[in-house]
Amino acid sequence: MHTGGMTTTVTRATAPARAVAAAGACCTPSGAPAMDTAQALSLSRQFKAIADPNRLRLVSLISSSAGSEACVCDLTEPLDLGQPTVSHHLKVLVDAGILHREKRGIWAYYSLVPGALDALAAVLTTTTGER
Amino acid sequence: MHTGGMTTTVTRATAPARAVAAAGACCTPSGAPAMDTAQALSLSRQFKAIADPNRLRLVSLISSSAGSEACVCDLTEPLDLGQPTVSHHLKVLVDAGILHREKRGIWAYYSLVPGALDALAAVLTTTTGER
DNA sequence: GCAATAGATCGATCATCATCGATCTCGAGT
DNA sequence: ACTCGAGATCGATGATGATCGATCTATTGC
Repeated sequence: MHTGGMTTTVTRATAPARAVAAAGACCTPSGAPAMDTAQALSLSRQFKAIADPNRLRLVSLISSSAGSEACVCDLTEPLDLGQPTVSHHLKVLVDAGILHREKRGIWAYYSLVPGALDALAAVLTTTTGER
Repeated sequence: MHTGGMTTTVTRATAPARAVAAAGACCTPSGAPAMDTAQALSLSRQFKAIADPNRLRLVSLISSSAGSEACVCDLTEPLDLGQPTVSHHLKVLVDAGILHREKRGIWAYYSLVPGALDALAAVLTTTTGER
């Protein structure tokens, strides 16, 4: 709360330069519902998953691999990270629903979950375009 | 390096189930350049900016405001955060090039930078779609 | 000039995270 | 059964980040 709550006698309705209704604050009080807390938290989890340079490169490496899949041994060297670290990053991406893990024999193959990144991209474009 | 380096006598070329060339590792050695470190770091900075539930709500609140802009006093209450915290989050979004700050009189108005989120979204869809 | 207010900045604190070495598990070949 | 290698899991640690209270700055009105 800025002051002690809008005390009917709007003290700062004189300056705003823009047309402000008597009961309003400096601009718009609260129009559309926008985004609720739960939705924001869920989305932030997915964005956090890709908001890491090494994980971005992991996703890029996997998507540019033959068949859009790659095993851990191919991802450790180009990232210049230890095997446990790469394994950790991959787990984060799998937990976020961005990558899919499939173990074939000794090797673990990772691939992109088909619509995952597109869904995230849609959130951004929707936020921008829609009013 | 998985073993002691590919010692010409490929020790694990017997199992992979998939056709593996003699000189190759378990799957594909290194095909496309994918994404370099600098690019990944730059993108991760922008993704980090929106990878926070409160900042996601801030962007959503601003884009759903009249004229797609809002001042700090309108953003503090719906987020249930202190004024310094909201100011900090807004600064993070401005530094990431996602929001634009304009001070008019006493109030500071924040608005979306036109193509910022679309550019981020394009990265995701490009990564997914392209091979 | 002075008081009041919007908002930014400053430190401090607590939580989350990225990375690593060591260890554990599981499948394959001998 | 034994061995070996791929990769996951387990603490530990150092770094980054979110939040807040207190303070500072700048602008408006008196």
